Amino acid sequence: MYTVAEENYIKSIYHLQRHQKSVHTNDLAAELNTRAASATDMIKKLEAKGLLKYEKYYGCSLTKTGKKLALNIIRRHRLWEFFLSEKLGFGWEEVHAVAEQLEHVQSDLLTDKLDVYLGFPLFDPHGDPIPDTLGNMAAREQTPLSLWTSQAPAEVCGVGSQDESFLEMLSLKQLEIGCRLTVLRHFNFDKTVELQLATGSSFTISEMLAKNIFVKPVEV
Amino acid sequence: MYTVAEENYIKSIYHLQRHQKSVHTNDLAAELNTRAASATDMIKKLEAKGLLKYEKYYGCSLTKTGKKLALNIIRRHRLWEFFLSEKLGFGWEEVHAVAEQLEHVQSDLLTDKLDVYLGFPLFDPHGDPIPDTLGNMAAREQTPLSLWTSQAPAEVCGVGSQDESFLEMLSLKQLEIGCRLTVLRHFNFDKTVELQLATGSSFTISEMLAKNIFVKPVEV
DNA sequence: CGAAATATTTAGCCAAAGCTAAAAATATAT
DNA sequence: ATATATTTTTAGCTTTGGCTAAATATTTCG
Ligand SMILES: [Mn+2]
Ligand SMILES: [Mn+2]
Ligand SMILES: [Mn+2]
Ligand SMILES: [Mn+2]
Repeated sequence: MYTVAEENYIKSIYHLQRHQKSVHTNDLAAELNTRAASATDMIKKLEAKGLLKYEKYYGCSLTKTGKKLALNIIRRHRLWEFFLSEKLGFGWEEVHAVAEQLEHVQSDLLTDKLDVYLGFPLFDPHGDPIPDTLGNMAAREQTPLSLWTSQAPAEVCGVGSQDESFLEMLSLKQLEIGCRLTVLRHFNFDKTVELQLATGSSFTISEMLAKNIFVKPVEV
Repeated sequence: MYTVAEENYIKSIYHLQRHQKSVHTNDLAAELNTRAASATDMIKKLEAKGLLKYEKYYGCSLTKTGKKLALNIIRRHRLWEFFLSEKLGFGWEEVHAVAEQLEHVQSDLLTDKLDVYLGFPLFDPHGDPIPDTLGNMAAREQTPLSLWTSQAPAEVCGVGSQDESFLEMLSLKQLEIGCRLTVLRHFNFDKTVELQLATGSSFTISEMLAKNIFVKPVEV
C-alpha cells in the first residue's frame, strides 16, 4: 500500500500539525532527520496521492485521507508499544524503537486482532491515547508539571518525550505512569520543581523534565 | 543491518540449498518472483558482504555467516506464525503472509522475548521446526502421505506448502496437525490415496495433496 | 524601503533493487 | 563435433528516496 518512508512522513506531519496549522518543510525535515530538499520531494509525492495539500513556500497539511492514514499508523505504533510492555516485559524506554519497525506491518486484520487480544487498551506505556479502528481516541488532560501550581495531589498520566535517557531517569526516580505526587515548590531562579512522592520521598527536577511530565488531578 | 530484499534472498537461498547443493540463478529468481538478472546482481552484493560464495555460471551457496542469518530469519518467521495462530487466533492459512512482514523486524531482544512469552515452541502451525537462538532445531520425520504404505495409523505432523487454498482445503477435510489417520489404499491409476480419519469418515485425496501432507507413526 | 538573513525549491547527483534486451557461457542433441 | 538450446551475465534504463549546491522566494531588520 504505502512505503515505510511515506508512512513515516505522514505520521510526522500529523504530529507537527498539532502545534502549527501548516507544516513547514524545515520542521518536517528536522523531525525526520533528513534534509529540506528531500522533504519537498516527498511532499509532492504525497500530494499527488491525495494525502495532503501543499502550497509552495508555505507548507502542507493532511487531507481527510491523510489524517485517517496517520491515525492508523499511530494506532499500530501504540498497540505494539502496549504489547511489548504488557506482554513481553519490555521497559517503557525500550518499546518506542521496536514499535517504529512494527508499526509498518500492514495488515488491518493483524491490527484489529491485536487490539482484541490486548483488551482494547486506551493508552500506550507513555500515556498516549490509542486510536480505535475509526481513529477516535480518548482525550488526555495533559498539564505539564511545570505548570501545575495546585497544592492538591497530582497523578502522572503521560510523558512528552520518547528519549531513552529521559525515560530511564524517570524510572530511576520512580516517576511512572499512574504514580501520585505533590508539587512542593517552583523555584523562580531556574524553574526547578520540588516534588514529593506518595512514598514520602521528595526531590527536585529540572524545568526540562517538568515540562515533559504530564499530570492530572487525582480522581476521588 | 540487512535490507528486506537481502533477507528474502538469504532465506530463499537457504531453502533451495536443502535440495540442490549449489543454488542456481534461475531457481532463485523463480522462488522470489523476480528475474535472473536481478538475482545475479543481488548474489554479487551478498558475496561482497560475506554471506555466500559465488562462482560465475555455476551458482552460490551460503557461508557460515549466511546460514546463521538465514536461520535467524526463519526463527523470526516461525515464531511470529506461532504467535499469530496461538495468541491472536489466525487460521493456519493466514499466518504466512503476515509473518513475511513481521520476520523483517530486526531486534534480537524482541525475538528472544517473544520466544520466552510463547513458551519456546518447537514447531510452527505448519509443523515446521523453529530454530533456537543458536540455530538448532528439532529434526522432523516427514514421510509424505503419498509414500506411507504401512497399515498402521499415522499422525499428521507437517505440510509441504503454504498455499492458502491448499491449507483451506485441509481444514475443510479436518486434516490438521496432530490428527490421526489410516491409509486405506493407494490407487495406481492416478496415485489417488484413500484414507480414514480417527472419526471414522473416509475419503480420497489427490496425489498432489498426498505429497504435501507429512505424517509420522503414532507414538504409543 | 532595501539589504541581509532565512526558508524553500530546483537541479543534478547517488545507491538500492528492480526490469528488458543483448551478449556470452554452458549444456544438449543430432 | 558442430549446431542448437538453455542458462547466466552484462549493459543500460527505471523508480524510490536520499544527498549537496545553487537558485529563488520570503521574512526580518536597519
Ligand atoms: Mn512511541
Ligand atoms: Mn516508523
Ligand atoms: Mn511461513
Ligand atoms: Mn520476507
